[in-house]
Parts: sequence; structure tokens; C-alpha cells
Amino acid sequence: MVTRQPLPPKAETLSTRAAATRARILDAALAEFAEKGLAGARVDDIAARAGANKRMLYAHFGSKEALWLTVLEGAYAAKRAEERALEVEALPPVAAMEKLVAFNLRYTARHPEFVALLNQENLHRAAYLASSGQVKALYSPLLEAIRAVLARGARARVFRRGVDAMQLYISILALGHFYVANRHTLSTIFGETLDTEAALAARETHIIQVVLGYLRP
Amino acid sequence: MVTRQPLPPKAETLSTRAAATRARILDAALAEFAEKGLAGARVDDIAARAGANKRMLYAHFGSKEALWLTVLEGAYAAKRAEERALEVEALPPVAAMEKLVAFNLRYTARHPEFVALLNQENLHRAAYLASSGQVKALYSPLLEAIRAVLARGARARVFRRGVDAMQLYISILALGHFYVANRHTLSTIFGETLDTEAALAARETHIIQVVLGYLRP
Amino acid sequence: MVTRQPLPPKAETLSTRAAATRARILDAALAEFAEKGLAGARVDDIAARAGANKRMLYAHFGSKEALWLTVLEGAYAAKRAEERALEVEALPPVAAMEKLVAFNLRYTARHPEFVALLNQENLHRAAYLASSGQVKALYSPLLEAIRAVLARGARARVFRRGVDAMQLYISILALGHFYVANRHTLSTIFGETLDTEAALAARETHIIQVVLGYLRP
Amino acid sequence: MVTRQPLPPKAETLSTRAAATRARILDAALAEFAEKGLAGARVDDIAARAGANKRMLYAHFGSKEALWLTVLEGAYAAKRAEERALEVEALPPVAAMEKLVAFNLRYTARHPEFVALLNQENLHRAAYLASSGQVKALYSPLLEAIRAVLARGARARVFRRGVDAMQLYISILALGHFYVANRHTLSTIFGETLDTEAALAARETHIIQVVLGYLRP
DNA sequence: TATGAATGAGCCTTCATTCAT
DNA sequence: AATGAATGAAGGCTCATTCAT
Repeated sequence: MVTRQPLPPKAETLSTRAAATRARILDAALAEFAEKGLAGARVDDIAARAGANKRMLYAHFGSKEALWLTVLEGAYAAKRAEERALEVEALPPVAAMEKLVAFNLRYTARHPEFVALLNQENLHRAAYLASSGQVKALYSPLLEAIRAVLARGARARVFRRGVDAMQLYISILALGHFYVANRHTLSTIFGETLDTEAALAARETHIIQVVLGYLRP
Repeated sequence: MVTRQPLPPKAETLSTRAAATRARILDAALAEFAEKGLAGARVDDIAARAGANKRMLYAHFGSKEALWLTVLEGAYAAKRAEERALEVEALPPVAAMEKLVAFNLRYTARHPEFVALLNQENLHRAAYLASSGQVKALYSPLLEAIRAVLARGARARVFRRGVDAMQLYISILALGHFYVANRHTLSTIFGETLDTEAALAARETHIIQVVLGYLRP
Repeated sequence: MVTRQPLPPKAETLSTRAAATRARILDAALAEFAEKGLAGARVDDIAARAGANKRMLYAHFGSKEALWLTVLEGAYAAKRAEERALEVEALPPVAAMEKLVAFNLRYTARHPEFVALLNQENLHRAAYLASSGQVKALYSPLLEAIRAVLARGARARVFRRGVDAMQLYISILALGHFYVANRHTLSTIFGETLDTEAALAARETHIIQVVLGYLRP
Repeated sequence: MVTRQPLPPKAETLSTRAAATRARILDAALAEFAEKGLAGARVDDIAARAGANKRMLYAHFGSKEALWLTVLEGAYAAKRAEERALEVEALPPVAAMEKLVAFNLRYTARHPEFVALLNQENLHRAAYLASSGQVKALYSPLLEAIRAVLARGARARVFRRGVDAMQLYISILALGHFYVANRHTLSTIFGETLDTEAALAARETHIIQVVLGYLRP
């Protein structure tokens, strides 16, 4: 007679469960890191948010800092994925630039965690990111795409010549990112709330004008 | 006849010593906070850097967080003091803008601690700054000055009309600040060193072009 | 020509001032120790209450613990002084006992600091008091006086014979002191406020009945 | 046929271990608090006495003060449990009173920690106990029992009438508790050792005489 | 005598991490 | 894979005491 086995833990089942735990921990870590920074984040709180045991965090990621890096890479990848989906290469030059500028503001506004992660990582002089090697590959194609757009615009005489693609991209990032990253101190300093949709729309209009105004031949 | 010396100014002497200790602690705290953030900074390390007893830190400032706020206010005040000294209101419009843009980049590059403080404070949603009330007063006059420059420029037909002073100033801050704040992650991503004087000069040229290009009528 | 000396600090003046400072420190220490105990009391707070410099506390008393002992001795001496002034030896036996019982309750109620000091000192197993040698001398005459009253009462057949004076005095202390010392926990436990004058009067009636009821032949 | 064992009761096992740690901490805390009071007690020492990690103290009790309250409640509950086991309601009136008086002296003598805790808690004006709400419920039944004994005694004409149960119980507590609580200062003052069994027996005889002498009709 | 500044040890509490099951 | 208990090393803060004037 066969002894009835208690539900055999199928490999698939287990790995599915494990993957779910892993994903929950990552989400929780993203939120916690974004709120409190690397030093301020608490491993206990991450585990609690994830509804997981603290030990699992170590089983999956090894350490708080390794978890930080994984979260950081994920954030970069997610942003680049959306940015790539814009397919600016396929648009007319002016529309392409408008889209790129607006996207960078709106994405940042939608993902303040991203901003928080970057700030922290810069505080650490990109120490964790440097050990990644994975992020750099994400940005080469983008610069190529921007160069192409600039060239098309110049040929069509809607853009000035001699624009450095990297400098421009940094400026585009800056005009959107800085606003969102510093919205709290800026709101305090200027006594205006910069978080509303109206304020964001005003900012969008302004920075599109700045970039396109600059690019005019 | 002997001139009797008045009682030596003990109070002043003492407070001079105390003031020196206080100043050393502030300097040390600025460095420590900039390097490690609020949560990452260590009170022991601040005291050690200052060559002071930890207890004095509490005697003078009450808590780590109160010290943070004092440091933050000091950083804002220092920057605004230099910025005010530019006296942009006294310059021709284009020169004024050029100077403001260049100053903001250069100051930020010279004072990466300022950047680090701001990032941290934004992570805390400006909670400490909000309780200050002292910083806001620093920026009203600046906006007035920028408005005046913009108006003069528009009248002289070297600037476009309808430019929002606050938006423009935020953009000026952004173009310089973001570059410096994110120089580590940007260097990693783009595989170029952005810390050199040459890179900084190139950035200066670019952002002046962006702002003045945009302002063209 | 004679150089005019600045006000010569007369010995008398100085010692008067010093004595005043010393007295203020003692008062402050009594209050602080009574409120927070020996371990809980803060030297800074004592100095602040006394309006004196902390250094003076050390100049006058040497250490926190020495100050504690001085305060303790003073408290005992003050109580014994009032108790002696009752002159129970001069009263009829029953009236004498009534007076002694009532006094011990009322004094304790008027001087909760005394209670607090005793509790603390017992916590330390009378370590400080033992090093005093001054307090013991205060109580020998009292026991003698009680013995005399008991003898007179027995002879007059209003008191039972064979009563131990020390046990009785401890009981008299207990019946008053315990009530006051534990009024907070007792109030909590029994849900009644024991601090009012009415409650105190009821207690007084009760304990006089207990002692005199017991002493009945 | 093999009896399949149900899953080993992990939860229970674990909680058993945890409960043991918790109990060791409580014991250690009782000793430490009794010796040094709340302010004087050292969390490190409690953990060391318990053979536990300091962190566990916080995991189980949250704070030093919460631990204090738990210890205090436990001490009250332990005493009341023994007192309840006397079943004075089942005894003849005089025997009941004798037993209650003797028990309170002997329990206090056997548990000087209880005395120390009470003293401290009164120093804090019962602040912790007040937040408990658990202790009060322990004493209502006792007062009822005493009232019943007094009524029986009065009916049997062995006790006087009109005795207040609460006052009497406080007196019973006082006569035993004060002696033990103040044994160190009293020994010092009267130059006799009050800690010996002989001294305790003498005290027991005396206070039984006091209470029963008072209760005589 | 009196003062304000300074000190170093130590306190309560918290943290990232690991063990035992 | 998952859990709850446990750990040791700090971390922020406070204290009694002393120095320099």
C-alpha cells in the first residue's frame, strides 16, 4: 500500500512562490529605499512591507546593499524601457524633442522613487552603480537616437547645428528631474505648491519652450 | 596715574571660545552630512572631526536633527550671499543672465556639499526646512531682481516676452545643479569623466547657450 | 597716593553669601531628590532650581552622594526637632499617645519629601545613613520618653502592661507613614483619593483608635 | 502500522523557548529593579543576569518602562495569589485576622523586592500602575472578604463594630510592610538588627496583638 | 566665590545579520 | 523555502564631574 505523501512540493510551485516572494521584497525595498534612503531604510520594515520573513531577504539578495543595487538597476531599466518605447527615431525632429522632454518630466513625476534612488546613489558617488556594468549599456542606443534626430532637424533647418547630444540629454533630464527632485524645497522656498497637475503642466510648457527655443537655428 | 583696566571682558572671551567650538562643529557637521546624509552621518564622527566633545554638540544644538537644520540654513544663506553679491540688477540683461547661469553652475561645482544637503532634505520632503521660515525670505528679492532683468531685456528687444521668472530660475538651477549632483551616476552611465575643469567649462558653454538661446525673442 | 582698592571682599559678606548659596542648594536638592530619588535626580536640575552654578554644588558638598546624605540628615533632624517639641513627657498618658500618633501622620503628610527620602535610603539599605552616626543619637531620648509614658499609663491602669516601646513606636510610624508613602498606589488600587484632608482626618481617627484600642488594659 | 506523527508543534516549541527567555528576563528585571530602583536599574545588567541578549528585552517588552510595569503587575498578582489562597473567609474571625496579619508580615519579609518595587512606584506617584488597570481588580474581592470577616466577628461579639475594612487592611499592610521596608534605616537608628528570625517573630507577636487588641469590642 | 565650557564614561535603544528549526 | 528567536556592534543622547577663567 502506498503511503500517501503530503502534497509534493512541485519544483514549479516552489519556484513560483519563491519568485513571488522575491518580487514582493523588491517592491517593498523600492518603496522603503525611496522614502528613507539607503542608510535610513530598515531591513525589518522592508520585510514587513513585503509580508515576508527577514531571512528571505538575505536568502534572495545577500545583504541590504546588494538589495539596493538590484532595486537601482531595476529602476533604471524600467525607465529606459518606457523611454525606448517612445521610438523618437520615428518622429519628426521637433515632435521627437517635445516628446522626449515631456516624457522625462512626466516619468519623473510619476516615479518619485526613481528620483530618490538617484539622489541617494549620487550621495554614494555612484559606488553601487559602478559595480553594476549593466546600466551603461542602456544609454548608448539612446544617445545614438538623439544624434540622429538632431541631424535630421539640422538638415531640415529646424534645429541649430553643433548641438552636443549628451549635453542636451543631460539638460533635458535636468529640466524635468531637478524640478521633481527638489519640489519640496522649492515649494518651501517659493511658497508655491509645485506638486499639482496644473503646476506640472506649466512646467512642461516651460521646459519644452526652453529646449525648442534653444534648438531654433 | 595708573589707568585702571576695566574688568577683562570675560563674557566675551568665553563666548569667543564657545563660538569657536560651535563653528568647528558646524563645519564638521557640514562635511559629515554632505558625505553621508542625515541618517548616515554619525554624531561621534562629527564631534571627532570638530575636535570637540560630543556633549558640546548637544549643548550647542540640542540634537542631530537641529544641527542638520542649522547646517542647512547656513548653506542656503552662504549661497544666497554670494549670489546677491553678483548684483545682476546692475548688469545689462544678457550679461546678467550669463553671469547668473555661470555662477549657479560654478557655485554648485565648488560646493558639492550644498547639493548633497539639498538632495537629503528633499528626501525628507523638506521637513526640516519647512520648520525654518528663515530661508524663504532669502529668495523673494532674487525673484524680483530676475523679473527686473527680464523686463529690461524685453524692452531692449534682446529677450522674448512672457517669461516666468520662477520657472526660469528653477531651470537655471536645474541646468547647473543636476549636472553636479548627478556627476557620478552620469559619468558611470555615459562613460565620461564629468568632474574635470574642461568638462565643466563645456557644460558652462552649453547651458549659457541653452538659456540665452531660449530667451532670444 | 593710595590706589583705591576695589571693594574688599569682607570675610563676613562672602561667607553670608556662601551660606545662602549653600542653603538654596540644599532646598533644591531636597525637592529634586524627593521627586526623583537619588539615581533619578539630576545635578544640573538641582543647580538650576537653586539658581546656582553647578560648580558650587561640588564646592560645598563634594559629590551628589554627599549632598544626598546632608539632605537626609537634615530631614531626620527637622522631624525629630518638631517631635521633641511635642513634649509628650509632660502630657497625661492617653493624650500623649494621641498626640504622638496624630503628629506622625500629620508630619508625614506635610512632608512627603521625608517619605520619599526614606524610601530611597531603604532601597540603598541605609548605606548613606549608616555612615552618618548623627541620626542615631536623635532617637534614644525619644524611646526613653515613650517608655516613661507607657509606665505612667500602666500605673494609672489606662494602658496594658508589657508593651515594647520600640515596637510601639515603629507601629505608630508605620500607621502614619505607610499611608502617606503609599497613597498613590493605594489610591490606584482602592479607587479612592487618599490625599484629601477628609481622607487624612479619617485616617487620623482610625489610627488613634488602633493604637489606643490596642493599649487598653 | 506506523502512527504518523503530526507536524512537530514548531510554533509551540518556539514559543516555549521564547517564553523561557521572557521569564528569565522578568526574573532578572525583578531582582535588578528591586535592588536599584527604576532609574538606577541598568538594562545591560538585566540582560546579563537573564543570560539573554539585550535586544530580546526590547523584543519582548518594548522598553525599560514597559518592563517595569510588567514586573510590577506580576509582583502584585503573585502576592494576591498567595493571599487569596489563605481563604480567610473560611476561618473563624479571630483566626482569620491573625492569619492575615501574619501573612502580610511574612510575605513582605520573604519578598523584600515587592517592598522595593512599591516604594519606587510611589516615588513615581503610581504613574505606571495607573496605566495598568489590571491590579485594581485584584483587591475588590479582598475587601469583600475582610468585610465578611468583620461582620462575622461583630455578630459573634469578638470584634468591635464600625470598623472600616479598607482602613483596617491598610493598617495591616502598614504594620508589616513598614517594618520590612524600613528595616535598614530602623536598624541603624535603633541600633538593633531587625532582620533576624527572632526579631521577625517578635514583630509578628506585636502586630497581632495590636490588631486584635484594637478589634476587641 | 562664582561661572560657562568641556569631558569621558555610560545609558537606553536600534540595527543588520545569523542561528536553529 | 520559510520562520521566529537571537546576537553583537554601534547609535544618539545624557550624566556626574572638572577645567579655565
